[in-house]
Amino acid sequence: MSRMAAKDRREELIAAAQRVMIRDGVTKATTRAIVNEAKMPLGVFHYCFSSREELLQEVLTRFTDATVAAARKMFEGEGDLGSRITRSLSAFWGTVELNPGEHQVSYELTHYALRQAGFEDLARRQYQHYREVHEELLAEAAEAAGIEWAVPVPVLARYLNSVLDGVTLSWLVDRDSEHSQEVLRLTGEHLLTLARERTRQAAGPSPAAEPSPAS
Amino acid sequence: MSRMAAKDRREELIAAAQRVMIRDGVTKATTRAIVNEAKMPLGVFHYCFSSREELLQEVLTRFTDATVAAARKMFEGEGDLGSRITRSLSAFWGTVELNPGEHQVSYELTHYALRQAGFEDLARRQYQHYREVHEELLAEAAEAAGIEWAVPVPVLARYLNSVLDGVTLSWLVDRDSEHSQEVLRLTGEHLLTLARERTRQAAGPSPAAEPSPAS
DNA sequence: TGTCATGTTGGTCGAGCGTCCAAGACGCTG
DNA sequence: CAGCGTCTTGGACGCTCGACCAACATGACA
Repeated sequence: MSRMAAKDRREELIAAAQRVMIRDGVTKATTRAIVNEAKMPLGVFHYCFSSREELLQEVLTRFTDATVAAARKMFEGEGDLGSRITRSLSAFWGTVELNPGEHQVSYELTHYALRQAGFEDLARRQYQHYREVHEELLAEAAEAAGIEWAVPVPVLARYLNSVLDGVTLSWLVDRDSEHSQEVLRLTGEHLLTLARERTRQAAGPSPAAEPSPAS
Repeated sequence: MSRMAAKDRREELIAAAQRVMIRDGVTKATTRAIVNEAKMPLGVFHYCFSSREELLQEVLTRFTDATVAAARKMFEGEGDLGSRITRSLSAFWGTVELNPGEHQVSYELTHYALRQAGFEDLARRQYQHYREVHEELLAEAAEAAGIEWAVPVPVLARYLNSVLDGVTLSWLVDRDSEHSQEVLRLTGEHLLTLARERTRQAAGPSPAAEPSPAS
């Protein structure tokens, strides 16, 4: 095989591993399946990676980074709060229906990480990143619309993240697009009801702790 | 080892498999690990099960049945709509914090089933059962409170199921009980806002005894 | 008591796995 | 040209896995 820098081969192996995982699942992504996908001899693997776990670690962080970047892009654009929310949820759902395998692999990697000693932090960071992005986007949307949220942003971010996760998982199982999108619409409307006029105060450190927000 | 009917041994092996899965994960539940947990010689396994997959299939349906039964029990009891919802969500959350391993295994089994040829239907049935229970409970609660839901019950059931799934998954990763319960509280309040007076039409035997149940 | 279905046991087989390595091939530099 | 770091390769090791089987033990029933 033509000579290639180890660093480049790493990238190709990572990409090949992602393809195998999406097609056949994380557990089927063996060293042999990966090098076979990349059309390389087996020996290459441990010349580029010290272990299979190192490769998986790399794949997991790539997935997280890509998801985070995609999420940020989804929220770009103008409009009032309602249309922003609707557009973002639609954009998210578009990626799910277009790339179901990637989302499925994301779940599999999470559960893999939860069981693998030394990988728990990776799973934690993954979800922390997701929630941070949601927090940013919620804060940014509130800022642009001149409102504030009736619920602490960290809670709202976790809520949003949970709904998206849950709806995606359900859809991966039964592929009921219509009902899934209805749920997202319902969630979007719910978020809108949680926007209220901004109270007079600087955007400084908010004391939080609201006793009884709704009704 | 003392003589025992094959049927009884099956049950013990299933129970042992569940214990191994909860402790070490689905992938670690090998035939050897299972018989070891059950303190039986290896040969027993294929005398009681034709294959490892047959055992897993059995475990998955047991998990689903147990979860469905537990969910039904959570919704028993009296009270107005608000307290019923709050109590049910609290009860659900109790099971999550008390038996995190079982919920984790449930996810792992779902993803396993999604990848295993011939198991897709099992995963589909699993989620369909969950949603059916949620539908029943929502309908029953509406009936008892004399209200109707502003959103079609199948959509609401999927929404509820998704939130519970998502919150549980997030919690399994970062164990943030406080925020998770806040999300459930928020969801409960959301559900309450979706209850409205029943419109005059054949909704069954009792025609709206209580006009305005929740606050 | 002898028969036979039923249950028990330890060992074994072939496949697949992650990992490792010796031997060679390449291509830049002096 | 020789030297040397970098890359390539096929094969091999040790292990675990699901599955299988021949031989034996048990106990109900005739």
